[in-house]
Amino acid sequence: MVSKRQEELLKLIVEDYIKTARPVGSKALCDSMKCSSATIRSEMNYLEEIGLLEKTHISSGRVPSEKGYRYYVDNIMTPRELNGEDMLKLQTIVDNKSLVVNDIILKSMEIISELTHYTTIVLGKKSSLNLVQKVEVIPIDKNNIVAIVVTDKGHVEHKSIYIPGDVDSIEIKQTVDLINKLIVGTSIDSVSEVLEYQIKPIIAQYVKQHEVLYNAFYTAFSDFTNESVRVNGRKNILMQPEFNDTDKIRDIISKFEDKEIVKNIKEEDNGINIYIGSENDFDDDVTVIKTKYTINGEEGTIALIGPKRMEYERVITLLEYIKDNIDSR
Amino acid sequence: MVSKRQEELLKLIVEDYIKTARPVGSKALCDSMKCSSATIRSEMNYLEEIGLLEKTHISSGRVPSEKGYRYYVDNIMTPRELNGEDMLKLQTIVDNKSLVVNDIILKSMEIISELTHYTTIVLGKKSSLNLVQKVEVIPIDKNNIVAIVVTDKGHVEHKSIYIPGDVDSIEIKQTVDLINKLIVGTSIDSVSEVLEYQIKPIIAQYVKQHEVLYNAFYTAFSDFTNESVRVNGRKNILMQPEFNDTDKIRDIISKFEDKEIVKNIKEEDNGINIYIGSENDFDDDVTVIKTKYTINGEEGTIALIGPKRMEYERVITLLEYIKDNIDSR
DNA sequence: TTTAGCACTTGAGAAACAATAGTGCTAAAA
DNA sequence: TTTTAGCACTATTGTTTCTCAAGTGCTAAA
Repeated sequence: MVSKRQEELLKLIVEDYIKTARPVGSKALCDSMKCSSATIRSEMNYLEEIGLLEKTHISSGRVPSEKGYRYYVDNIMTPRELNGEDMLKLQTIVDNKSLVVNDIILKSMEIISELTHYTTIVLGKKSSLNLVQKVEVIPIDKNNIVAIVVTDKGHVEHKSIYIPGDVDSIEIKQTVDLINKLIVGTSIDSVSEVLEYQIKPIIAQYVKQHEVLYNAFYTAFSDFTNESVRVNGRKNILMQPEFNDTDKIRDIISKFEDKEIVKNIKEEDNGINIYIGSENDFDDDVTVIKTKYTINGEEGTIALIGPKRMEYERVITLLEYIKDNIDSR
Repeated sequence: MVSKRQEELLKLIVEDYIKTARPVGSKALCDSMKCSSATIRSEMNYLEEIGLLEKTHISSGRVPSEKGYRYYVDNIMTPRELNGEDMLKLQTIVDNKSLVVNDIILKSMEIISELTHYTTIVLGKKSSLNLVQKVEVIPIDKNNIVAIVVTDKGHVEHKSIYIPGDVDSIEIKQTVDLINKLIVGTSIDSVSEVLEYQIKPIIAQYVKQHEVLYNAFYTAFSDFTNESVRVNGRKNILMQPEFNDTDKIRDIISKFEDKEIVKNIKEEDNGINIYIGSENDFDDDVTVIKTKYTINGEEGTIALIGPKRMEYERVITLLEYIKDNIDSR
C-alpha cells in the first residue's frame, strides 16, 4: 500500500525530475514535505522497495521508475486547465473555419510540437469507409492523362498516368467509362480487386493495348490507399538531456525514418493512451501518447513522443483539447 | 604551381581520407608513391603551404583542406562509369515506363540515398509555366465541396472547402462557373490576382455570402503554389564519423527541419554544382551537390548532402545519370 | 515515529603518466 | 639537386590515480 504521504513524495519527485532531469535527493524535499531528510530517506526506501523509484547508482538521488511514472499517471496527476498561452496559439488554428479538419490536425500537432518541445506525428490513412464517387480523366497531351478519383467522403486522389504512344484515345475513353460504370460505389479497399477481376477481363476482349492500360490504372489506384505520415519537431526530442549520446540520437532518428516503425504507432483504441518506456515499441527511453481519430471516413492517429520525464499533465490537456475539437466537428 | 607528382599525392590523400576518415601520414603512402616518407613529407609540406592540405594538430597526418577538395574536384577526379550494382538498382526505377517523371525523381533520389549513405533532397515547385486548364467542383455534402484544378501541364491540385451552412448551393455553382470562365488560361501565379480583382467584385454584387465564398476559394488556390520538400536518409549523414558529436548532430537535424534552410538549397544553375564546406549555406562540414530540373513546367532541385569527405566521383556519376534521364524525357 | 550524526559509496572531473603516430630538420647518399 | 635515413620533438589518446561533492543507510537518541 502507498500512504498519502508517500504519494505526495512520489509526486514531488516525479515533478522535480521532470523539470530538472537530475536524480532527486532527500534534502531538497525537506521544505515541501515539512520533515527531515532522514524521514524522507526512509519513505524513499519504501517506494524503492515496491518498485516506484530507482537509483542510478548506490549513492545517488532517486529517479522515478517506469512503474513510478505509471503510478503517477494513473493515480496522482490531475489534468489541468489549458494554460493561457497554449490556449491562445491553438485557438487561432482550431477556430479557423476555412481550414479543413485535416489541415487543422496537421497544424495543431505542429503547434503542439513547438509548444512542448516534443516530437509529434500525424498518421493518416484513407479508410475503407470511403466509397468511390467518381472517376474522371483529363487528357493532358498525346501520352499523358490525369486520373482523378473522388470519394463520397470528399477525398480526392489524382495520378498522372503515362500512356505509350500507340494507345488509341478512344480506347482510353472506353476504359474509363467502364471503370466509372463498375467502380462507383465500391469501397476504396476493394478497387484493385474490381479492377483485376471485373474490368481486366472485359477490356482484354476489345481493347488492343489492354495490358498497358490496365497496368497504368492499377498503379494509379494502388497509390490511392497509401498512408501518409507527418513528423514534426524531430529535433525537439534530441534536445532532451536523456539523448545526450550520439548513438542514442542516431537510433531514434533512424526510427523516425523507418516507415514501418512509424506506422506501428497506429492506435486502435479510442481514448488518449499513454505508453511509457518499454510499453511502447519505439524506444525504452521515451513515452508515446497516442489517440485515434476518425473524421469524414478517414481514420488516423495523432501521437506525441517525448522523454519518459514528460510534462504529462500539460500534454494530456493539450491532446484532449485537440481531440475534443476534432470529434465535435 | 602544382607538379604532376604533387597532384598524384593529393589524389592519394583525398581518396585515402574519403575511405578512412583518418588523417593520412607520410609512411602510408610510400608504396603507392614509390619513394620514402621523407620525400612525401616535403611534398606534403609544400601542398600545405599553398593551402591544399591541413594538419589537425602539429604532429598529425594531413587532411585535405576545403581548397584541397575543390582542387581535387576541379582538376583531379574523373567521373567514372556507373558501377554495376548502382546501375542495376537505378535502372529498374528509371526504366519503369508506367511511373510519372515526378515519381521517378523521388524514387531515384531515395535509392541514391540508400546506395551512397548520404542524405538526398528533392525540392519541387509548381512553376508559373503552368496555365489553369480546368476548375471543377464536386459537392460532397451540404457544407463541403472539393475543388479540383488541373493545369495544361498535367498538374492537379485539389482542396476540400468548408462552406458554412447558410450558403446557397446555386450561388456556389454560379461562382464556380465564373471562376472557370475567367481563370482558365491564367498562369497559376496570377490566379490569386484574377480572383481578387476580377472575380471578387462581380460576385460581391449578386452573391449574398460572397465574403465566405471568396475566402474559401482564395485559401484553396493559394495552397496550389506551395513548394514540396522531401528529405531522404537523414540518418545517413549522422552515421558519418564527422558527426560524432551530439551538438553537431542536433544542429544538422534542426537544419533539415527548418523549411527556410531547406528551401535555400534551390539551385538556379543548370549544371551539376558542387558546394564544398563554407561554399554552401548548410553546414561547413558538409558538401552539397545540386542540380536543377525542369519537367512539364514544374521546376525543382535535387540535392545530395554528405560529408566533405565524399565519394565525389561516384556521386557525380549517379546524379548525372539521373539528370540525363530526366532531361531526355 | 522522527531526527541528528556519521561512516560509506559512487560518479565526475582533474592531474599525471605512458604509448603512439606522426612531424620537421639535418646531414649524408645518390 | 634531389632523395633518404636518422633523430629529436610534440599533440593526442587512453589509463591510472586522486580528490571532491552529493547522497545514501544505519544507529542511537529525542
